[in-house]
Amino acid sequence: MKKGLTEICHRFFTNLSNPTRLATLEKLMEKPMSVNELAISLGQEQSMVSHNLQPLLKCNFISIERQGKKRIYSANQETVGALFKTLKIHAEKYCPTGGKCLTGGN
Amino acid sequence: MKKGLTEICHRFFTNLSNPTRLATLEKLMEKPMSVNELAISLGQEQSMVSHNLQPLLKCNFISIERQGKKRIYSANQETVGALFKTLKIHAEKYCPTGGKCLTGGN
DNA sequence: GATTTATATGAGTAATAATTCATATGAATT
DNA sequence: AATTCATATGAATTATTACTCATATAAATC
Repeated sequence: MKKGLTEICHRFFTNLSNPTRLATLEKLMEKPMSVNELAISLGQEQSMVSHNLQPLLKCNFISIERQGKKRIYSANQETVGALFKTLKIHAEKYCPTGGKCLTGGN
Repeated sequence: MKKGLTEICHRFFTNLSNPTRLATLEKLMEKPMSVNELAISLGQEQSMVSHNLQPLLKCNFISIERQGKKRIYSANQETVGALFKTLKIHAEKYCPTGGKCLTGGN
């Protein structure tokens, strides 16, 4: 496959193509949280949340700060905010059903 | 899994998490093209390109216009442009290696 | 320094998505 | 209406990614 933008894009967007990671980003956009807080608030296993935090971290969609035993993750407001905003505008403008075209099997 | 933004996001970003589709969008950002033109310029099979065009079309990342036998696809400049711009800024700002952190296995 | 709490990691399995090949559809031309 | 050109579709295979469970690491507290 091609080099260039495409290749860079690929990991970038692949990172976002997962419900757990997206829900994680959504939560972290509200406020920074520890892994356990995330796990509880997402209703997911700790290990799964942790697994999914790693690629987000590697791509700098999120950052980490240690507080004692806990590790507090924060969203990169700039990037994640911009992406969510683009998505929102797109959904409103190009999805007559208000996003249903993006979710269902139609 | 959660409803809401997360669910809408999922198809949106999953659509972008594929090298062929990304390369397709990159090409179509330059200029509208037929399926065959795309296939040639991407060095991919016609059927593969066609398969990958469908989800992009469904999510309105691209649009289609018939010209005789040909079907000319165009990128949604607004959305795709915004996404690529966000990616570019992110890569420059948060990837010290200029995007390598997004591409390699490090 | 042993224990507890918080998080990360590895390896195996399950689920999902991508690709390929063969073929169908459908418009234009003869 | 038969043929050609352009594209789409279906089904099977392959590849990729997600998830789970068990366990490792690591900091703080006792």
